[in-house]
Amino acid sequence: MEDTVHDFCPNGPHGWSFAAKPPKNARDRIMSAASYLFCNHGFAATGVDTIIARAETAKATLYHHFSSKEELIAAVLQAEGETWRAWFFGRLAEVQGPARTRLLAVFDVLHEWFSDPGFYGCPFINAVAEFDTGNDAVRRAAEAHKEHLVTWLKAQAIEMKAPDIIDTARSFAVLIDGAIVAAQHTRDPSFAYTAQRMADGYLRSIGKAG
Amino acid sequence: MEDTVHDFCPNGPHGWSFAAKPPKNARDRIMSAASYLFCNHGFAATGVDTIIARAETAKATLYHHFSSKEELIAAVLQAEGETWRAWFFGRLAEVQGPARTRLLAVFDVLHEWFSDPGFYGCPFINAVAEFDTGNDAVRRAAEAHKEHLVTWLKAQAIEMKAPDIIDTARSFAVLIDGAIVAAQHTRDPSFAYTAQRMADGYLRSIGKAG
DNA sequence: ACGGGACCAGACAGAGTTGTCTTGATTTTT
DNA sequence: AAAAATCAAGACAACTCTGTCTGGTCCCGT
Repeated sequence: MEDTVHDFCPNGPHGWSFAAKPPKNARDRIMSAASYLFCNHGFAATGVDTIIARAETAKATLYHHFSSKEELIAAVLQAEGETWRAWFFGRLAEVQGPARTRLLAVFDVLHEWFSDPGFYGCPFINAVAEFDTGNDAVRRAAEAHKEHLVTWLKAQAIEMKAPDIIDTARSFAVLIDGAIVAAQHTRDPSFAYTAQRMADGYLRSIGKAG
Repeated sequence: MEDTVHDFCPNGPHGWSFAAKPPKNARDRIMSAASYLFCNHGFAATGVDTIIARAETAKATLYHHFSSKEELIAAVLQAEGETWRAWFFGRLAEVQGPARTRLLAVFDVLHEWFSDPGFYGCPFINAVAEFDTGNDAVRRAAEAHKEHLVTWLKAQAIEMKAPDIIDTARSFAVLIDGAIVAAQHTRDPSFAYTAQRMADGYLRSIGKAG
């Protein structure tokens, strides 16, 4: 329950990286505090009072920028998703080599993510787990996020002329989700490599051995 | 948000199956109602008033059986885990053949689970996602549950003389978690078979081809 | 210098939260 | 049949929650 700040992420920007240095304007401070608290303590469990205390601002300011807590949640999820994807796909864009190499590098990047001391799992997986039935906005946000990922996976599959594009994307999606959850629960980043070995085996099995 | 009762599960007992027929004693009614509400609407989002309304009992009765909401959550998770494992391992025990066949049958059983209209994901994954930091009791319950699963996986790996027992168990754990999350998010049970194909590929790759 | 926007501090209302307690009714056990 | 456990209904206290509102401060562009 320690509220020690590890708002700095050496590996890449996801969530708490908002506040590598405390942002000056109130809106960003609120976003940063809300991201941290929502992701670490849950959405329902985090009250606006806690958020404004951490953001060192006033309640009026929060409701000046966001019409409701629900809207703040939506904004946080959106920002979190954008930041994460920019970091994730940015890392992958640096990878030299064919699509196959890039697909396997996914799990190196995941390992980097899992190794961050502030790693709390995927915000979208956690949000859907918390709201599930009901809150459609959250579910749609999660779907949109996953859609980005699947699109990228399909593009790689197409580039490497995989025999079944959709099956390849779905298989990788399962491996990625599984690695995230396993790493979150056990706090053991090496599940990224467990998934990577299976991904390698899958790619070999579809006849694209390196 | 429909509170229509599908408290009956044709496939197997997990969670709401508590109340295939409304239990007579109040304690079981409370457990059944709490299981359903916690799993479908979240733990924090479900108040005790909602629980007693669904259980058709009184608040005093709830607090007579459980000293606090937290204790009720723990009891629900424990019962949910026991019921699910009894069903899951029971199904697997029916499978004829060697360990390899049983390991692959895992995903047939998962598919059965995912196909239930009331499927809401794994209660432990959802609970850890909601509480994460903080609540150690929940985290320990999830660890214990996963430990049961891993133990079973290791036993199969040993029986089939897999070269690396731990890697086999970890790989299957990733596939199972990934399939659960993917199926929960997309409401598409067939992710069980996506995972199954990867499991089959993994088993082939370690030289235990059928 | 002055007007306006962004901001802080905190009181406040109304609803909802957990948990206690009282008062009986019903069922089970002895 | 008597005693004991279980249960229902609901009032109640103490607290927290979201969201509104007032009052005042700072800063920035013109």
